[in-house]
Amino acid sequence: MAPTSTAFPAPGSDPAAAESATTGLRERKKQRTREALVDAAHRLFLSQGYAGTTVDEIAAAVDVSQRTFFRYFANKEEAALAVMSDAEDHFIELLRARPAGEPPLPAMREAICATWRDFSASHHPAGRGVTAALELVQLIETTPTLLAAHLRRSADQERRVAEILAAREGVDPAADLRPRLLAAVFGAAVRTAHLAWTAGAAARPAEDDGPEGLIAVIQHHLDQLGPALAADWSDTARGI
Amino acid sequence: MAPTSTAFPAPGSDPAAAESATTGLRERKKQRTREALVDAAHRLFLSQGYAGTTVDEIAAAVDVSQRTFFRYFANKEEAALAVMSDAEDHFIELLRARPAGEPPLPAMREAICATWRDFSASHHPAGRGVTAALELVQLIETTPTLLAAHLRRSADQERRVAEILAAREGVDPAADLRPRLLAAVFGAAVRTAHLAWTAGAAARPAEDDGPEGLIAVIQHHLDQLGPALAADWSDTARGI
DNA sequence: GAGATTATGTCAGCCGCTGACATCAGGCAA
DNA sequence: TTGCCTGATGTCAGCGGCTGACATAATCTC
Repeated sequence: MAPTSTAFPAPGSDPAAAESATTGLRERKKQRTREALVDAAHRLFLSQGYAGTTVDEIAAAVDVSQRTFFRYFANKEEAALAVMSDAEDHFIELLRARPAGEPPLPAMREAICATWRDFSASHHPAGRGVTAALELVQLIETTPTLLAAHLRRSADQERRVAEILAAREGVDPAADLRPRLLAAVFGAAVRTAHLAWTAGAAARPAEDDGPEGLIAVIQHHLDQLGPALAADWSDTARGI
Repeated sequence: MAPTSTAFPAPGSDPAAAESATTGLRERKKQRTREALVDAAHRLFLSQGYAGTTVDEIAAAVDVSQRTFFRYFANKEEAALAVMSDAEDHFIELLRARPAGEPPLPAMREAICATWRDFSASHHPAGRGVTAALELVQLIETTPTLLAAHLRRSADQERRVAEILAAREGVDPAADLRPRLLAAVFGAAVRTAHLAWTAGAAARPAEDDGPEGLIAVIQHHLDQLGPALAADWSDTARGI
């Protein structure tokens, strides 16, 4: 079984049609099973909790054996984090597509915002995507096992990002610390933004106003990176 | 069974004597068992790998039942990360002790360097501490499960650090993003430094020259935080 | 339609981890 | 010293995540 193809489609395209044209029945079936498993897992995790859901339950919900589940996902976490994983792949693609002259941090900033915009537009119509993302991020942050797995994935992601940055800027990734550092710092800022977003979500109205709320939070965090590193934390030094 | 007391002692003090004076036989025995388990785990993990070592083996090496192991550690990872955990607690103490007027980033810088100096001075004589630390960090970085658990612990650590920073600087931790951001960025930089250190260790002579090598790597990474965030990555802009 | 591929089901089994209960050792007071 | 009380340990049974091996059934290729 080949590894699943990456990311979600660009908005406007029809993924199902494009897929069935290029691939056979076997591949389509596999894709459907995989999506069904992710869906069932997501639903069960949210209603019963992550630890309270057994792999057997997920498999049974899709009418598939437990062994089959583990042929699609290396472990229980992978099923929960599949959507995040797609988003990360999509971010990489968008970052690679940024214009060459753009400085590194702005390039990443644009890529992350576009990632969330594309995310909420695809897969789930009518903005359901952002609500689903919120639920998922909250699930991750409140489940130690999932948080651990997610952070480990993020570390891999940062390695990929560092390589792209080094190539973009034409520096030696072995000698120059800046690519790895910026990738790590960016990852830290985005994760902190996710935390703030999920924490604030309880206070906000429950309606889904698209990805702009989350994007604003991320932008705000990136803006505060400089002030946070500054020696002077008096309010006059902060960009308020 | 009460949670184990924190951190390693200040250099110069005699922990065993101080302990036996204040606590009874029961407590001392528990402490010895715990240390023996950590030691055995460390040794077995390094020789057979983490996944290749069962909890039964560790327990058997200390002549203790598997059930007892799980009364000391919530899971297998915790035994592997116990030393790191002590170091993190010690860092928190040192950060709390930094003078009030000091800016946040320098305070953290001094605290992390002192943490490693104290670490190599205590527990393991003649610099064995740093070699042990190197082996441990390498084990963590090369073992996905351990890396995940370690990163999760780091996230907790960052929350604690953010609270201390907010209190030090007298800002509102709920409204001001800087404490959480700086804690996260600092954590990211230190982890990146650890990675670079372990990667470079293969090329360096195997002799243990104390913690100064690692400390220099960390300092260098902290120095490069500003340049990494800068828009201009030309070498003239970098602080070489 | 026959044969090669590949996904799936079944089964057995290891290992991490936990609750329940019995047992034993250290702490404490009479 | 004796004897009770608290708490650490051992034993046992059992669940759930995860894997290898093999048989079966579905798709693909010609």
